[in-house]
Amino acid sequence: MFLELDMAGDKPIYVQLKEQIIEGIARGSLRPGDDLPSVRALAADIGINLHTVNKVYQQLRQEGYIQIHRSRGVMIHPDGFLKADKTYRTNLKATLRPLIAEAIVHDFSAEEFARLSQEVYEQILTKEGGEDE
Amino acid sequence: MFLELDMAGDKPIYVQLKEQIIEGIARGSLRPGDDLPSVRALAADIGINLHTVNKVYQQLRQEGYIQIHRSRGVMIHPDGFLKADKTYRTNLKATLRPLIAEAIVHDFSAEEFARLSQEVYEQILTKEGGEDE
Amino acid sequence: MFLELDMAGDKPIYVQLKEQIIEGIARGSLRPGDDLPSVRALAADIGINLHTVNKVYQQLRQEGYIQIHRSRGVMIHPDGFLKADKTYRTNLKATLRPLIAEAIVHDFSAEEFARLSQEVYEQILTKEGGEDE
Amino acid sequence: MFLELDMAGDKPIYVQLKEQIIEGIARGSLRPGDDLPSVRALAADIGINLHTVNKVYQQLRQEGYIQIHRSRGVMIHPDGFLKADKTYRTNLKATLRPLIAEAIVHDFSAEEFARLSQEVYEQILTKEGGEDE
DNA sequence: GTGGTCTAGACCACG
DNA sequence: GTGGTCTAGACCACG
Repeated sequence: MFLELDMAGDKPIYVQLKEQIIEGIARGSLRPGDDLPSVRALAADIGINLHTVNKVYQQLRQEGYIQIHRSRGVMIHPDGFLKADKTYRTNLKATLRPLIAEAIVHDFSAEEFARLSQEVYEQILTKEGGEDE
Repeated sequence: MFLELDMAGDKPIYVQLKEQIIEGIARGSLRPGDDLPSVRALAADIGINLHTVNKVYQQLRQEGYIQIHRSRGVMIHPDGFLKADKTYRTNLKATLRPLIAEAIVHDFSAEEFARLSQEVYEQILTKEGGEDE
Repeated sequence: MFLELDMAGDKPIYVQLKEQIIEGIARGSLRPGDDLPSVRALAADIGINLHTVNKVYQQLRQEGYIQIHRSRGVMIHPDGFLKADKTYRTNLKATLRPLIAEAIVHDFSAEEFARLSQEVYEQILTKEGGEDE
Repeated sequence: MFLELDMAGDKPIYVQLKEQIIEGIARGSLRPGDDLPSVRALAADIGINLHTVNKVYQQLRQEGYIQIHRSRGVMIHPDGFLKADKTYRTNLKATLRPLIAEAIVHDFSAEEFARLSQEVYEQILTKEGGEDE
């Protein structure tokens, strides 16, 4: 897989793992219907705790990203895009709010914020590495 | 003050407090040079511990939002806007990355993301209430 | 460990502890990748409060001396030497300035100052005891 | 006078004042036998508390930098250089020790440390401004 | 009166 | 078991 976990950073491992799977879906590396490794296999592969992988899979299932079948294993949800309903939009706005307040104090206009977001969109879709760019 | 903390939620109190002070600066309720309450006064006012407030003040100082005078109290940094340097932009992009990956999977275009950000900008600047709106 | 704290002196405990850990790294007693005791273990070991140790660890982490893994404990930063960038040099010069002004008034030449510094270098690297020696 | 105090910084005002007077002596702006303003006059001049100035003068007197005569006021000690005795050297070494330990971890050799000290010597003696240079 | 430091003790998230 | 967060309460340095 394409996973790279930073065991030292202050972001919890399960959060990193979850984010990277979602980013994999976003950029098309993982496509609707694709198989994911079993909990056990993935945990062994990247050398982390079973509980950690399990927690991630449960959350991804609950949020509609993946399906878990008892016998046939784990796969990316075959329906493709999730729905961007009111709940999603409300949560996103609440999450953005402190970031945008910070941006304002840094004299960052809405246009600049949009431009920077656009850059991130392109980084993800063109599979560019994150962090230090 | 204009503070409203959710003691039950899973967002730490000190993070909420910090975010609300930054938003206060962003929307102009707190202006460069304004006094902030002393650590003890604010703690008593909102019914939390002195150390929690102190932690917030120390972080805000370190990030350039406020100045702390040893025996004359605390004030919003008189220089106004902080600089949006490369470090700031890099961090912001890293923070946005998982949000935007999620957005993509929700079939949210860069334009829609920009429009929603714009709404948040306006909410903050026109002093509209946050979270559940 | 090699720690000896003066609880009575006017130098704060957390400063003493921080300095001694840095000196331990400097003279090679603590090497890149070495484990440090957990916050609680060290606090119990030297008979001080957990928060005091935690403050030291947080500062050391922020300055790049150590890494803190959420549930695997603390270790000396594996990358070895820190970079002596412009910020570091500027801070060091600002710190030295009052010491050197004093030295001048004591008729201490730059050469004598260098010689005395050299002695301290050797004391640290050859593990000689500090303070009153 | 040539004093510039940073009321916001975390260095206590009395320490800043004391350091600047000593630096004034070091670079020859204040010469043996020169008069200093009275406690009252200096406090009024720079807008700080009487106690603060008084504390500084008492410490400077005790360390041999100035003389205080009840009726004839305050003056730089007429004898010129202070003696760099064993006590002075021991204290200086103890003060330098944590700075040099830090320097070692930053891969700073004794020679580089001496060179940087030399720069500070020259800055003081040629009356260059401090802090940001 | 202000922030700085320190203690003692508690519950929680992570893995 | 580890660090993260929070509380309650104390004494001190500074001005």
